[in-house]
Amino acid sequence: MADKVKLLVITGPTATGKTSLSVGLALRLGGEIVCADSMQIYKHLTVGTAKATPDEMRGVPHHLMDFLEPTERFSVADYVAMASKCIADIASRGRLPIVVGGTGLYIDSLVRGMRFENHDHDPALRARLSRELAEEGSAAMHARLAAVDPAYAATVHPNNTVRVLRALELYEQTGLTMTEQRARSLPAQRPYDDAVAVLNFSDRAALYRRIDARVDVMMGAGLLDEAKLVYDHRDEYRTAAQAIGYKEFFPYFESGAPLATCVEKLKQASRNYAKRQLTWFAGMDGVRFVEAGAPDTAESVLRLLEERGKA
RNA sequence: GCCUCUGUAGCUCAGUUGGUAGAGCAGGGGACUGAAAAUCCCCGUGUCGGUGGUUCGAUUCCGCCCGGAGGCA
Repeated sequence: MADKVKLLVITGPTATGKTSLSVGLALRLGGEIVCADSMQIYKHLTVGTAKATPDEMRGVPHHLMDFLEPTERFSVADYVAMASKCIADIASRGRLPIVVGGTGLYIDSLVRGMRFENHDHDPALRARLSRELAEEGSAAMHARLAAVDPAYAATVHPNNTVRVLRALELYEQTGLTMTEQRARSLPAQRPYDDAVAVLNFSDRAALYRRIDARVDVMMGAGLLDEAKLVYDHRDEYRTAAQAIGYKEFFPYFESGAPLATCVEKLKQASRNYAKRQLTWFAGMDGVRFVEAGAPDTAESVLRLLEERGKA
């Protein structure tokens, strides 16, 4: 325990004030920020991803943000590898690493020290599996998975073709079943001396109001231009093209759908997303929910940091 | 004023040749191990506008009333 790196994690659904809180705490604690957001890693996606502006950063170094071209592929495995290195580096300089972002998979994997098999992405294999899915149907693919890994297949619904295909892909590529990969992926102990704060508005309606209001602010900040950029590159910007804040405007560019309708859809999608995020964080071990936007939000997080490990 | 259409779940609507009703969306809950802002699963009782009547029984048929949309040589 004593030699573990001390780590503060600030997460929570979208629009709960993670950015300003984290910068404030970084200044107080001598910290640096490590982004844990699957979209903020990309360049050119700025307004729509609510990336911290240079002003908002107030001189605090932000890592793993705005460093990848949207044409590049990125995965959780990449994230854990890069973030681990980044955290070690920050700590080695005597500063406090503060992981900030809303991507549950990234944070959960990082904090639990998840280990991934060493293999490269194989586009041909994935394409072949997709083709087979189109030809044989989801039930057949699920049956194939059940044949090699009945335990995992039992936990994945046949309609969830993304998971079914990934499990088949893993098996064909490495010979490992998902069940085996999962069994060997977790170390006995958490790698960090961590404190995880989940910011949230306990009043769900208040959260949704904040989200709606922030979409309006983004529109004023040039979201539409950014969406146009993503739309124009939608085939190369694989991940960005499915990000909330861009895809909702595609009907506008494509067929002149009313802008107001797209904005409503965007707000809707953001609210739905926030709920999914909450489900993820609620299911994580060793996290504490902290009321967002309260006078004592920062103090609560600091207290949590002091008490870390005992939650 | 007259005529036609219409009033069913928070919203948009379906439906019951009379046996008290169901989809999508919203909302709620959940899953998540290399696409994760993605992907997927579960959850539907509501004075069927009101009121009289016909009927064993009406949300369904009839009358009247109220609300909405359209039409009027």
